Amino acid sequence: MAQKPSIPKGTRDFLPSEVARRNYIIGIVQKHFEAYGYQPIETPSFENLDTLMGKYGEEGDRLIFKILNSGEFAEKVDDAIYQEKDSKSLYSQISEKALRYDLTVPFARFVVMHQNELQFPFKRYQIQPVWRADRPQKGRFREFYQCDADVVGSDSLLQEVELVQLYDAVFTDLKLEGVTIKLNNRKILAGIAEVIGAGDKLVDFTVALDKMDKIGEEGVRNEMWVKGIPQESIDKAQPLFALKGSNAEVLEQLSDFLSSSEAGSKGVEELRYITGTLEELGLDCCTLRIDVTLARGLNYYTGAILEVAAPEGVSMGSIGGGGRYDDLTGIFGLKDISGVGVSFGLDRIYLVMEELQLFPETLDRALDVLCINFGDKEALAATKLVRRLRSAGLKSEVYPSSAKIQKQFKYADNRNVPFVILIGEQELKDGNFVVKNMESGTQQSYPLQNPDDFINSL
RNA sequence: GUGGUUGUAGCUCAGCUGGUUAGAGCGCUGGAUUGUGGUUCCAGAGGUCGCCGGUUCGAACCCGGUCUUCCACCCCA
Repeated sequence: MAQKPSIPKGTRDFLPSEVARRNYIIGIVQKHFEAYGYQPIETPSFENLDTLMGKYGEEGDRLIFKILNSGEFAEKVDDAIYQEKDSKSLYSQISEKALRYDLTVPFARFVVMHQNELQFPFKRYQIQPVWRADRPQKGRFREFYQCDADVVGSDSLLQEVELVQLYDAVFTDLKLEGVTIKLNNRKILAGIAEVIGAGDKLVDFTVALDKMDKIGEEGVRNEMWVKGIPQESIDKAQPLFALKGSNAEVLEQLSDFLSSSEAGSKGVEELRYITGTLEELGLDCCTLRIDVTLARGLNYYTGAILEVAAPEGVSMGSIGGGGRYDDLTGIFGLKDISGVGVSFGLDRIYLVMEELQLFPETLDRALDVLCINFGDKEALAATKLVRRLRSAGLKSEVYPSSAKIQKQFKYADNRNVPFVILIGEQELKDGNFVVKNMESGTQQSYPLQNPDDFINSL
C-alpha cells in the first residue's frame, strides 16, 4: 500500500515559480552585501549541542532541534537520570549535536576557530537555512532562511550607520517601500532600569516594555507590577510613555531622563551619533525611528538593537533584526572582539512582497523560446538552431515529440514562453524559420543560416 | 510549552436536525480545428470526505485520539 506522502510540520516544498522569486530576493540581498564589502562564508547545518545551548536564553534552548546520538545511545543513559524524567539532564546523555538556530552564534564560533586566518575587521555575509522547534504560524516556520551580514573586530558606530544604509539599499532595490527600521540601545534600557530603581529586574522590565504596541501603556504597567517591579519604579518610568516628536527630540527627552545613569547616557550618545549621521546621509525608502520599547533580540546584544517592521497595513512580524554584541566571541575564548550585524528574514520578506505584489512578472519566464516539433528531420534543424540561441543566452528548447501542434502551442502558452519557433517542411525547404510572438500573435521569418537578426531583435 | 481553529476532486469551496449512486466553478484530458495557444461549444477522467478508533440499522456530518493548517499566548525572522 502506498502511503500518503507528507512533510514535517513547519516545512515547505518550493515550486519553480517560488524558487525563482526567492532567488530574486536572495540575488538582491547578496548584491548589496557584496557592494558593502561583506564576504560569503558557510557553516555546517548542525553544530555541537554545547556550542548552541545557553546562547539564546531558556526559551531558545527549548526551541533548538536536538539530534539524537547514533548507535545504542539508550544503553549509555544513566539510570538515575532516566528515572528523574528530566528532559534537560537527558539531553547531554542522548544528544551531542543540534541543528543551527541562527547564523550569529555559529559565526562567533567560526571567528574564534579561524581567527588567525581572518583579516580584522572581518565582514562576512551568510545566507543559509536555520531551524527552530517552534509552533508554526503565518510567517513562522520550523525551517527558514536568514540572510546575515556581520562585522567583527570594529567598535566603530559607523558600522551601525552602514548597516542601516544596507537595509535601506536592499529594500529600495526590492521596491519594498514604507519599511520602518526601529532603533534602540541596550544601554538605554539598562539605564532606564537603573534610574527607576529596577536594575535587578532588567529582563522583566524590558520584556514588559516591549509589549507596548500590543497591550498599551496600561497593560505594560500591569505586566510590570505582576512581574514584581515596585509601583514606585513603574511610576518613575512614566515619562517614557509620553516620549514624542522627532528622533532628535526623543533623544533630548531621554537624555534628561537618563542624566544620572552613566550607561544610559552612553546609549543616548551612541544613538545621537547614529541618527545624526544618517540624517545627514539620508535614506531612500526606509524610515528610521527610535523606539525605546524595542527590547527584542537575543540576549547577547549589548549596544544598538535594530528591528525592521513591514510596511503599515501588512500583518507580519519583524522582517529583519540585528544589533551589537560586545562579547559573543568571548564565550568561545576570544576576548575584546566586538561584533555588530543585521539579519534579513527571507521567508517573511517573500510573504510581504507577495502580498503587495512586488515581484516582477518576468520572473515567471523560465523559457524564452520553444521550437515546435514537426518530426525527426525538422526537429534536427530546430535543435541546431536552438544550440545557437542557447549560446546567445536564450533559454530555449525543442518540444521533445511531434505531438499535435495545438498541444505544443498550449504547452508554450502554459509555460509563458514569449516566442515560439516553427520549422516545418515548408520552412526547411525555404531555409527559413518562423518566429511567432505569443503576446502579439504576429509572425516573422528569418533565415535558418543566420538567426542573428532574430536574436538582436530581442 | 498553553488555549483555540482548520482539513471534502489538482485548486477554491458547497454539502440542511446523521439517510441510499458526495456536488459546483476553475483546472486537466479528448473532440469541434490533419501547421498555430490564450475565446467559445461538446464530451470525459478524477474523491479510502486528513488518518485511526467509537456511537448508530446507517457517519463527510456526532464522540475520542492523532496528524496538519491557521490564530492568540510564549518567543521570534
